[in-house]
Amino acid sequence: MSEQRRGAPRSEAARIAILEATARLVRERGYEQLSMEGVAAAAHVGKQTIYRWWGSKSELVAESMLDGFLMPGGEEPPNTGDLRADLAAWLREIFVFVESPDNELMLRSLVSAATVSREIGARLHEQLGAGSALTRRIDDAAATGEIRSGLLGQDVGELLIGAVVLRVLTREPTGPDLPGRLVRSILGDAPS
Amino acid sequence: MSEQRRGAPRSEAARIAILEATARLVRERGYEQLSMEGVAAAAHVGKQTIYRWWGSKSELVAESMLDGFLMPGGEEPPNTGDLRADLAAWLREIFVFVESPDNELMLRSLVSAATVSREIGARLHEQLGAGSALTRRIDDAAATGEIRSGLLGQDVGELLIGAVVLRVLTREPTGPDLPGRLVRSILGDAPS
Amino acid sequence: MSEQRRGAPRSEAARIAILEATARLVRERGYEQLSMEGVAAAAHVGKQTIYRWWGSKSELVAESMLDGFLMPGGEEPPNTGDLRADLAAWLREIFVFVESPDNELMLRSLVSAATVSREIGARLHEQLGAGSALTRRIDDAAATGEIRSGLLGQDVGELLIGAVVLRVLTREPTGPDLPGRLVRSILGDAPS
Amino acid sequence: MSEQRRGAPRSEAARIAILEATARLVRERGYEQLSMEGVAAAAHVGKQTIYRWWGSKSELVAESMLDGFLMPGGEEPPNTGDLRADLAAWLREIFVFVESPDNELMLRSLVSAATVSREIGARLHEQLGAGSALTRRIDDAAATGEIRSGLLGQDVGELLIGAVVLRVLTREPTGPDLPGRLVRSILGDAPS
DNA sequence: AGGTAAGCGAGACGGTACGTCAGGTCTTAAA
DNA sequence: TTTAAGACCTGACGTACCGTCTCGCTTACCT
Repeated sequence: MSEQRRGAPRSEAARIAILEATARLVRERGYEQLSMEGVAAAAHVGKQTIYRWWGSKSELVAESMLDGFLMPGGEEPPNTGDLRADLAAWLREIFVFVESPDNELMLRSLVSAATVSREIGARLHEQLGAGSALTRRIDDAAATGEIRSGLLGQDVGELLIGAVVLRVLTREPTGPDLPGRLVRSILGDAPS
Repeated sequence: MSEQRRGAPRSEAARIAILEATARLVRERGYEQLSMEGVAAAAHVGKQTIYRWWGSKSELVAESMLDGFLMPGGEEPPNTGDLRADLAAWLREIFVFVESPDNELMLRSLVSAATVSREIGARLHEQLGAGSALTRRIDDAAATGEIRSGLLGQDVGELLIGAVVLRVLTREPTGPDLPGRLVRSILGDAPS
Repeated sequence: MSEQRRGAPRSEAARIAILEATARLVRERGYEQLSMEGVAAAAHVGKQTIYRWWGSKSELVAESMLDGFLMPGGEEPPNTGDLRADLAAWLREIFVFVESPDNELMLRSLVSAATVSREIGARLHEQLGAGSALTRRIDDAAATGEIRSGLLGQDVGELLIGAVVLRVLTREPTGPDLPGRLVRSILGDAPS
Repeated sequence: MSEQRRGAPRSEAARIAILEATARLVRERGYEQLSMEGVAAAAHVGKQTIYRWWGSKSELVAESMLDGFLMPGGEEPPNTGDLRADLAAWLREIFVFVESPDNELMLRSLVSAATVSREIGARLHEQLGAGSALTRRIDDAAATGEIRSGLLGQDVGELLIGAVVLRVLTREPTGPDLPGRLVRSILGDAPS
């Protein structure tokens, strides 16, 4: 027989209030400045209610991220048939997002959180897009011969996303032609 | 005319003790768990002596890193004449270093510190090798036609180092052929 | 016309389990360290079941005491015909009880509880014996001329019990002749 | 040589602010409702500054009491030459003080504190007057034959103070003739 | 027999306070 | 004037209980 649960069930309202407050505070103040007390106060919740369900700040941030409270879903690259152009456009969009002062703090917070929690690391990876769509798009192009064979979508994705993460960390401005250069650095020029 | 200083000069012994203690504690406990009180105690130094010369934890860690207390100098890639092999060997060495449990904590600490301090970000970048040797090595190869023209050493370096940083964050195991795959993903196979 | 009750009646088993757990925990840990959660857990009872019937810790302790779970009934003084000897013997017995390390904590707990709850104060008074037997015994002796007239049993009882309570608070050791001295301080020596 | 002290010395201002805040809060809210956080806030002091010098609430209250922040010094009984009248007057004054609603809470707090801390118990004893003046006054009277010999000032003092403490606990009103009755219960009527 | 109240064990909830750790500033005496 | 020591105020930590509030169940009276 199933373990009989007793007592009041978990409050969904509290759960959501906590995750939302977490997301808001990470965006506003950053991961390091996020305090459990601050979250509890902002969510009008007792501290114990947080600690009952999440063991640490990093777990909390991880779930807030997973549930989409913290980051918009990983954007898929467009598909116009021209992979080089599509990847460059996608990268450009990401760099714009990354370099916006509104998102700077949040992104560095996520990286910081990833250094603390293995789970966040994995999540960050997926969320940034290496997960599926990007990988598939590249593998398809390799299959149709649009790009040279032997390229794995996963490897290419990792190189590109790595470059993005590196920019988040070094805070160096990117310049408008970087996306194109990076893509061409890997895929070469389009065959004429 | 010279600015005449009076009183006791800055104690070099204290300065070094502080930087060494910082490096040791970052390695042992990680950036987040590093406390200024802990550094002061470990270095047998008053807290004020730290705050007099460094304004924050991140400044302290940055200087500790810069002075070579925290990280071994960025390894230069070997030069056997075969760029692809050299880069792969260099990457392999880095991945071994990165995946060693002894260095894991320290590396994540550095990334974490970089999210806090712009200065550390820049330094981390240089230290990882994008600085000079790697870039030059690739540019030379492009000039001699060993690899296709149009590749900038800086871009290639950024892609490779980005992949390394990403692995530090995601903590996924690399596998022995990853370095080769990454290098070939960018440079393609050697011309026959 | 009788107030007809519906629903399940109060559980006697729960009531007794709660009072016994309360008594045990007061003895073991003292009034201050007694927690409602502790009582609920020890009695295998929901917290609400306690709060349904008792409004506060002090009420709970008061009833536990009244029902004899907490204190042995107030001892009556013996009656050998010699009031002075009887009172001294009775006091001696009480001092032994009071100074026993087993009872120390519980007695101080009762005093502490009395400071919180008027009801416990009254109960403690009765329980210590001022209630009836002691008073009557002294009044009888005054009536028969064994002791000087004008003495009220109640006043004498209060003086003696006050001395006991004072010892509970000050924790000073009593010495074997204190009971006799206190009794003689009030009643004087027996007429020859 | 003497252990050389270094670092800033203890702040007298903080010490006094803490003891005064403690005294005020005990008077206003009672011992049970006194919180260390409340004291820290009222004294504009960090909690650690309290915990650095006092280990617990009871220690803090004890010192506040000892330093006279909490209770007025034990009143000495008057000396008109008539011991019975003097003691009765002194008791009457004490009962007035004890039964004043302004002091009720504070006195029960002291008793409560005494149940927690042996030190406070001893202090309460002295402070209530058993210490010296009362004892001496009675002993003198016994020496001059004003009262029957064989009476120890200490015993008589304990009986009287015990009666006072008992009243504090039971909260029963005293009535105007109680002081006289208690004194006569011990000392008998004055010889004509 | 079915409906309707309670009572029950369990436990989640919003809170308050705990006692500790660390942050960054200030104050000493010694060097 | 710098140093080691360390007291100070502040703020956050993670825990223990408070008293209230659901839950799903059981018990017993009342149609």
